[in-house]
Amino acid sequence: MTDKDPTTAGTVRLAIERDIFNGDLAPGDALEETRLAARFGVSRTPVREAITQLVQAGLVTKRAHKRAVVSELDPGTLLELFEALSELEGAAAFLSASRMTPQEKSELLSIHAAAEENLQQGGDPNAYADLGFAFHQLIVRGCHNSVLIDTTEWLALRVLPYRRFQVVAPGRLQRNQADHDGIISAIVDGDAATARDLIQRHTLEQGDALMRFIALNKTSHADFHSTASLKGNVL
Amino acid sequence: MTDKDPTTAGTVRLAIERDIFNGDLAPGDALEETRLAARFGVSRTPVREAITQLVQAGLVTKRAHKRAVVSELDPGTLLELFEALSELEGAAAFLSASRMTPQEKSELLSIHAAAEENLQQGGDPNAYADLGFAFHQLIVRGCHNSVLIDTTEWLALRVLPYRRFQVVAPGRLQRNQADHDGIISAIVDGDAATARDLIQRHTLEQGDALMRFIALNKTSHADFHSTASLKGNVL
DNA sequence: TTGATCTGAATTGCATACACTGATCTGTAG
DNA sequence: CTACAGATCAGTGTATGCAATTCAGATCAA
Repeated sequence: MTDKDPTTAGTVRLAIERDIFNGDLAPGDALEETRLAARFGVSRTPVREAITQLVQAGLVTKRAHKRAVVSELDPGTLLELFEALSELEGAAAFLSASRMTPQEKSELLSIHAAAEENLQQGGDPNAYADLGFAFHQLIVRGCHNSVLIDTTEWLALRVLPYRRFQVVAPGRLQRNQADHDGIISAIVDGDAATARDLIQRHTLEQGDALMRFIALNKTSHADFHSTASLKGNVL
Repeated sequence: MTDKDPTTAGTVRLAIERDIFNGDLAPGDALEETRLAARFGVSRTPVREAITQLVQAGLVTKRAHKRAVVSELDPGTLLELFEALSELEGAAAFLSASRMTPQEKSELLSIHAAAEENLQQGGDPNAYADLGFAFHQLIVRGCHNSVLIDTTEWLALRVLPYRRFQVVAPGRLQRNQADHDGIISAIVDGDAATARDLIQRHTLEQGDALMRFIALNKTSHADFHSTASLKGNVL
């Protein structure tokens, strides 16, 4: 998926993706072909192609003759997404427990240690979130099944636009770290069944927390939208 | 995924999909934009868009400035695909055991019965295969999680071009039917764990059988390619 | 014969132009 | 003042033309 694509359409696609993940384009924002084309200094053709790709990737939604918008996930869909994601990550963890190389395991351990240190020293929560993301990614990739990896990351991608909503509820990070602790032990021990069970629960909880937060902070959600729309005008 | 898309690109996309599933376009065949455009009586633009969609769907592979070809799955990837698919179908079955409505369950039972009858009376193997496909699809959709459903069917789609390789090994259909028998009982009984385990094993075995067949019949595989290429000229 | 290299034809990638759809605005009738 | 109809306009969908790149075949050397 992360292909070196020398074609203009590919470049535009990556640029739009970045805008979405950065928050410059928020869920619900419109993608106008003409403006995007002007912004990137290209014609509409590659922009349309990029949008088509993003639609299939699930990041953008579009219907005939209606403008494309960054996919909005209602709480129900978000829950479904995490339910599916938990199953996939669980499956990956199950396989990873027996397939990860020693190098991969040590890498996992070192990331976990870095997260621990960040937590103890009250470091940047954003950095901690990034480490958590890397943690999950390493476990998923450890299964050495590229189809499973791609599919899992494909789903995980769709949650990314909402990660900025992640809030540091009291004690949440500690609990997250404890979860990771258990998961990593199970994997290192080669206890596949436990690894699956733990990460599945863990991911489901993450989804639940995110969903509740979004549901509770609808106002802040709207705020976010409006500010993002203002930014969107710069497009 | 099965969207009513009044736009030309969508129509073309469906047409190409059909060609792929019918075997008119075999894995490895090239998709030339000009010829496809002429064939469908449209310009290259919607054809290009359709191809882009198919690329993201995984049915077609393409690199910059190189012509698009129907995705070829080597045995290794095919195995990975079925491994991932077995996990997803297992997850769906697990959920379906508790979520399927009585109507859905009865529909499942009637399809299973039809397959049984086909088998007993030595009916059309193709019809039996279709019933088997419907069986799996009903179970997947019974989980009532559209993300999980879409993801599972997205993977299942990529196997479809290879279904024509499915061969009736001696006793294979009976065993398939027996598997389905066990799965359906578990689901109807609400035994989620068993349902997951059974369908997972079942799907893995299916994949294994298909993979071995393809690996063993490489010559026939090549034959298939060449004949398909001849057909492809009609494009 | 084999191999590499060059050349032209074919095909893809992008830009531009046109056609059509959906939405807003305006003006008039009730 | 409201409701409805038509017009106007912004924006998407498609067609066509041009530039860049790849592929096939021919030519030539070893």
